[in-house]
Amino acid sequence: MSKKLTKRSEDYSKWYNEIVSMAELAEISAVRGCMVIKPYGYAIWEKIQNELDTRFKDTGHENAYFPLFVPKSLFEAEEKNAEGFAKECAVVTHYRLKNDPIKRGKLIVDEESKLEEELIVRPTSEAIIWNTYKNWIQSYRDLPIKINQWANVVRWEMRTRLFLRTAEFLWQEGHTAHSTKKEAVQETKLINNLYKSFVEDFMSISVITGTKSESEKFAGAEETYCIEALMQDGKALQAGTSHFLGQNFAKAFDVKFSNDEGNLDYVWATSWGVSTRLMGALIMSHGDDYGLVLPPKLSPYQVIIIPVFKSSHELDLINNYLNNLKNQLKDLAIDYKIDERDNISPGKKFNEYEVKGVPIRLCVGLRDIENKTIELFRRDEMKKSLISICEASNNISKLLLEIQESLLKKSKLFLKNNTKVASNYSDFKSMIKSGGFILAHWDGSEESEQKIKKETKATIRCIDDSFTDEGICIISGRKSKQLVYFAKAY
RNA sequence: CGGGGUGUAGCGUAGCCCGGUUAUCGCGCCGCGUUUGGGACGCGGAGGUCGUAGGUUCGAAUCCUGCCACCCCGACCA
Repeated sequence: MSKKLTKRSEDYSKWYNEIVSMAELAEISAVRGCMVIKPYGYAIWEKIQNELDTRFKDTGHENAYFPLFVPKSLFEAEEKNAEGFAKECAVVTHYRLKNDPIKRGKLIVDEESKLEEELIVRPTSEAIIWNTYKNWIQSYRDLPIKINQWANVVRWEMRTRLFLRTAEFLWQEGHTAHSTKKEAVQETKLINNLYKSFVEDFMSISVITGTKSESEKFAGAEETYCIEALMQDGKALQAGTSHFLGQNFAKAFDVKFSNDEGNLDYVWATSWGVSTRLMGALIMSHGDDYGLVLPPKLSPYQVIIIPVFKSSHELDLINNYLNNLKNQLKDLAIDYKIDERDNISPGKKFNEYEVKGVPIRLCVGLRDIENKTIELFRRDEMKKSLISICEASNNISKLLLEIQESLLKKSKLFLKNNTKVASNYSDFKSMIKSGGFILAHWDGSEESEQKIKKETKATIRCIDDSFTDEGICIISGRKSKQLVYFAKAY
């Protein structure tokens, strides 16, 4: 017997790991805290990349690439300006190996190759980029600079989880420079909205948006905007952040420009990013007891066709029967794949593509040729139907749109049903046990925030400024300006 | 980084406590045949530094020590 997937309700993290492995998204590598992204998982990531890339370019951004290594001194410049960056990172201290003179076949670090200044493998690229921007910017005419980088970064995380927190991960990081505060703030918000609409339209994941509290925001930022999604186990996942950096980095790296009045001023900055963590959000938002469920827009192929045949002659008949449909799908820009393997039973194939989350499965045999039909299976609802071959392409095209929307609708409903308002602390404590977002009044102090975190493990996920009603802080009893979102988070 | 657990073929595992011929079983893989509309079956076959480095011993997958990695809980998390 092959492996069966653990049910979500039985062991959520086991279920998650099994999907990653059985849907062939990724695997643990032997390298500490790192993962190998397999072709199927990477194909999904590429869809995410391509769509984001298009959206960045449509909003006036360009791609560029900066070094992997950052001299330690550049971090020191940053540290003077804003303390509190996590110090866990990979540090390069030597540049050469040599053969072990004692043990044959072994290599040791050549102590003579010690670097005068250590190089840090970038945990994020603000430092190296601002050090570069310094040389690019003299006048307001050089601004704005709106650059995005697709890259890998490394953070020496103490505890790793596939896709959600790996030592090395892939992401995009945008770094922009502006001549006015207003423009930079606008950019920060624009990107956060871009993330929201991307995640909702493309990934069918509903999110809440807002700003981070002082303790949760990026150490170098004046304001951090974010999108937060809710996973099926009731925990929140930060899916993307967009930071307004003020003039902090410009001051740290001495990036000044002359404005249109001829005065020198520091540049205003933003940075923003989403990562392979979105893959984790995808799995935990839509996955079910049968495996991954992919929204059609980011499925490597939208349709999997499984021919049922006893001989190569029968396969030829089936392929012939499918010719029209294949052309129609091509014309509609619907990606399909036909699984013609003859050493694997159809049942096994059904199962395989269910685990992989392919939105629509078609099954064709001689029976269908006779009746001019085709069997259509819809992954998100696990429902089969028999349709006429003539109407198949039309139906499929409509159904793909419907699945995309239906998944978002489901996600929105889940978010709504799992967002509650707590009017006092004892309600809050009992609500937080079952997970989800909790809206509660908070006095704005770090002290209250820390107390709630310590006692309930819930953190402020984001502050949505559209909530304007005043109230009483659930923990301190002091005045509160508005409700904020709390949740336990990944 | 603290507490707990694990590491045996591509995957999942038995054996370890109590050391002793050729390391167990299932899945997968290869070959042949029969199959194919929901995870096929028969027969034959290949595949192993027992995580790693030391130590104890006549003898180590098994006992001891260090290291590495993974999983769970906690702390941390730009």
